[in-house]
Amino acid sequence: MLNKTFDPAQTEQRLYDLWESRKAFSANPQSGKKPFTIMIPPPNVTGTLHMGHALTMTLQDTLIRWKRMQGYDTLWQPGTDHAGIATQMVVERTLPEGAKTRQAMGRDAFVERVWQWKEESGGGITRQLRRLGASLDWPRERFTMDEGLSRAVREVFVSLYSEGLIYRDRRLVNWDPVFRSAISDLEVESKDVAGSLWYIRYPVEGQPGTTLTVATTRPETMLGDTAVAVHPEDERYTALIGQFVRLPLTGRLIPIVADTYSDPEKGTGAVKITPAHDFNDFEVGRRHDLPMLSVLDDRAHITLEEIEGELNAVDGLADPAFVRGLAGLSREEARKAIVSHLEETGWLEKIEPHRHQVPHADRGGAVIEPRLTTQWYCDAGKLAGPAMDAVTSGRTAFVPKQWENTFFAWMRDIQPWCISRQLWWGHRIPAWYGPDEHVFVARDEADAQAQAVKHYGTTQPLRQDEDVLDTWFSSGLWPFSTLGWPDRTPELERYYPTDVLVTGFDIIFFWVARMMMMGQHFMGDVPFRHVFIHGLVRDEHGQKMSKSKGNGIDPLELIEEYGADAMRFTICALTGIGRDVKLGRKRVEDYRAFMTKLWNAARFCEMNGVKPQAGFDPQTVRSALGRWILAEANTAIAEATRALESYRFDEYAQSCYRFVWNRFCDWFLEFAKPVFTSDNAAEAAEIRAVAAHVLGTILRLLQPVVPFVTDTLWHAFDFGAEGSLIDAPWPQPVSVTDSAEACAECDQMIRLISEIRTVRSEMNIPPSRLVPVLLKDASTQTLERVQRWQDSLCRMARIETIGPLVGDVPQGAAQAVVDETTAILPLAGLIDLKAERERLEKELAKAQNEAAKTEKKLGNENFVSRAKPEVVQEMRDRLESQSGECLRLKAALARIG
RNA sequence: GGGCGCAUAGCUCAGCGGUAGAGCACUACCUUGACAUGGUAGGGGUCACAGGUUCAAUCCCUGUUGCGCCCA
Repeated sequence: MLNKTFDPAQTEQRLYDLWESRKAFSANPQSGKKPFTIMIPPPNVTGTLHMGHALTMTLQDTLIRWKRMQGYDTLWQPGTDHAGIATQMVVERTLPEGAKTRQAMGRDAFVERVWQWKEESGGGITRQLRRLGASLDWPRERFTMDEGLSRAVREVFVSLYSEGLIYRDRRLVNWDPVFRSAISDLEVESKDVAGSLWYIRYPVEGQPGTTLTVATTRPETMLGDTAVAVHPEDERYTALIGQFVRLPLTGRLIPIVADTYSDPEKGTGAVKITPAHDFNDFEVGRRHDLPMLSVLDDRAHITLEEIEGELNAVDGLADPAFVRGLAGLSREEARKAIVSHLEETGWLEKIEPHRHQVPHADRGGAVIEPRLTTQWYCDAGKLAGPAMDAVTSGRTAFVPKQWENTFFAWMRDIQPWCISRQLWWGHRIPAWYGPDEHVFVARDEADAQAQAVKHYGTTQPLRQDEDVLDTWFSSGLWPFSTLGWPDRTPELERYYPTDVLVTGFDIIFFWVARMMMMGQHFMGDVPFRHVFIHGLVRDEHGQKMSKSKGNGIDPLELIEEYGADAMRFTICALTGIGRDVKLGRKRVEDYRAFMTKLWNAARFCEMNGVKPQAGFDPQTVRSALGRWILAEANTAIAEATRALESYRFDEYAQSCYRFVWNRFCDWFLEFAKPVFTSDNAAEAAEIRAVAAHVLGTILRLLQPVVPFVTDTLWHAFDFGAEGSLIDAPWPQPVSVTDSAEACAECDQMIRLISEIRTVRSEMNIPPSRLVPVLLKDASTQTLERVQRWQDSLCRMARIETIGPLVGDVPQGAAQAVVDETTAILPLAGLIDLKAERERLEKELAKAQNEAAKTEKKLGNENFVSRAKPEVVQEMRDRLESQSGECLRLKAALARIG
């Protein structure tokens, strides 16, 4: 006997352990089945499960469980990535108070420490994914720093280097002065900040008294100015082009150049150029062959190293002592000092408040400093072509298609990808330098040595590059490195290309694009055929969930409170195409009611002796009720399958919900009640068998999204052993004899009951009051049906007796029109005739209004001649039934008088 | 500034060239043989606005307004 309610807490852990121990999630390369593969977007090894994970993993699990039931050899590849910066930060924070810094520990000891941390505390998220019910193939779990994946990284690096697609270059990078590392353009977020525009006069050389005023948001960088740019067509400055100004503070002589970068509308139209500290200025510097002087060090403190030699003393303009005093000051301190000094010396013209964009690091939030450094770059432009072709040709398709534009837009002007990071945690760059800085890129040190010997003719000491690779460099290889590449493993042969990648749009550039570039280049084929892009999880008001707002919901809390199934179903139900998911506790609570409903329906079945029947053949079912619910189940199967095929998780959930609640529970089980207790043993047995069959269908339909409750019921009904539903076949429509006729019959009975219920309710007849129902003008067919269904009709519409009207219509009766017949409820004295008249008048008005619309359409010559014939016919049929209804309503009204 | 998306019931959202839908919320009634985490019935919409295409527009096209996101 099933408990009164389903208890997720008692079930989930045990069932999950059972699945896992039985290897129910395992792919089997030896099986003869067709493979179906999803690569998990590897969560950060330091991460904990948040709603975003819950969303994406629920969708992936639903797909993989569905495909598994469809008979595919499914591989859902699990794993985590090493998250260079994040992990290094986390571990640095665990270093003993005050005692040690990473630098004091030394690189080897620190990396050792990170590994130790990873073993002890890392990957907590994989335990949390189990709580969610995620059916990942755990024995195949990978980590981007595994030996195998690291080997893939080295292989790719060496290979791209030898093809000239990886190279070193000295150019501006986004520099995080707190981490003291280069970071990706994508990890930089521009923030609108209230700042100032400082107007500074630069005296024009050789024209005493003439100054050129530049406007700048960053006066401290003027130490590194190497030009002033004006627009070539800006008449105010035409005469000055080619002249020089003398830079205040340093006394350096710098040219006035003409460059369209300068915007005449902005500030004074003259802009100072600091090529080593601004991306736009860098380009101007390149165009005009300007020196590039860095004046900020790796912590964004003033350094005079590159300008020390050219400090001039110019009376009233430049004071080397002042400038030397700036050394070591932070950007902010230096700015203050410089501004106040310029003010004192009179070179500051004015200050205007000014809003502008300031780059900040996504992680950590530091103000980013563009910095001139030598880094390793990957020629993403070259790799982008084949990746774009794959999408153009449809070998990889985005769902929704919309996102392909986003992908193309970014790929078209992709920048060289800076892949080196000044961190210790990550894949160390496989490049070694000889005493003369000659670089040897190799798979390992021995190979580098061999190259060096060949190059130098003697053995020379080599030094490995200190930097590590961007984490995304290794994530980009994920779809094939996890399968064993560069070895040609059976897994690689079988599971690559994978079938679908499921992720959020925020990661298209970071990861999807990179996997596509790497996959095309190294595997010669796309990494996945579909990319399903889902929305973001937001709170119930549509606000982005964030720690600072405190509006985040912990999925583990939801699971504890409502069960994993309820949360998973809610996620599916809310995942429409191209929409964010607004999720609050209330929504989960609402859908938990559905879990309870399913449980109780099953419990009712159990109480009524419903058991799976071996050899049950749906085609032998005779009762209209049985054939109808089988036909409805067919519809639900078709809808659910179509929905999943097109990634319509909302429609999948809705189809199941509607079928279970509004068909199976509301009507089928209610109609079955009198059958179960009747003396017609044959019919009762048939309905029990049908109920069992349909319940089995329901459990299988729902398994992908709510695996725990469905398996529990599957086992309880002895459809199979505990934990076995996961491998049951996905339901197929069954053949139903004369389903149209059965559906018409049931549909009519449902409408009859609904109509009578409406009349009763509107006439305020209490449910306790059973009423006789007389059918006027009923066809033989209707009367036969009513006869057969009379137990259900009486029960469900609170009817005393039901049969044909003989003789005259009784006075003061309530009436309901259903098809050709009018149901008469003789309730003289009980009902308010005025109210009944008003009710009927309202219905008639509605019916007449509808009929008039149809009539008007049919009266339109153009419609009849130009519309599709079947539409015209449909309108004629509609008009006929509408006119009939009007007539009967009029007649009913006439009887009231 | 460029690009994209959205606008349908009080709320969250489906839908779609041919009779406007669901869930929740709301109102009334009901402890009827699984379920009050329930049942029954009901109210509630110029489908943002203005044009256009069409026999027919919530749906297609153009523009406007408002909101959101991405890029610069």
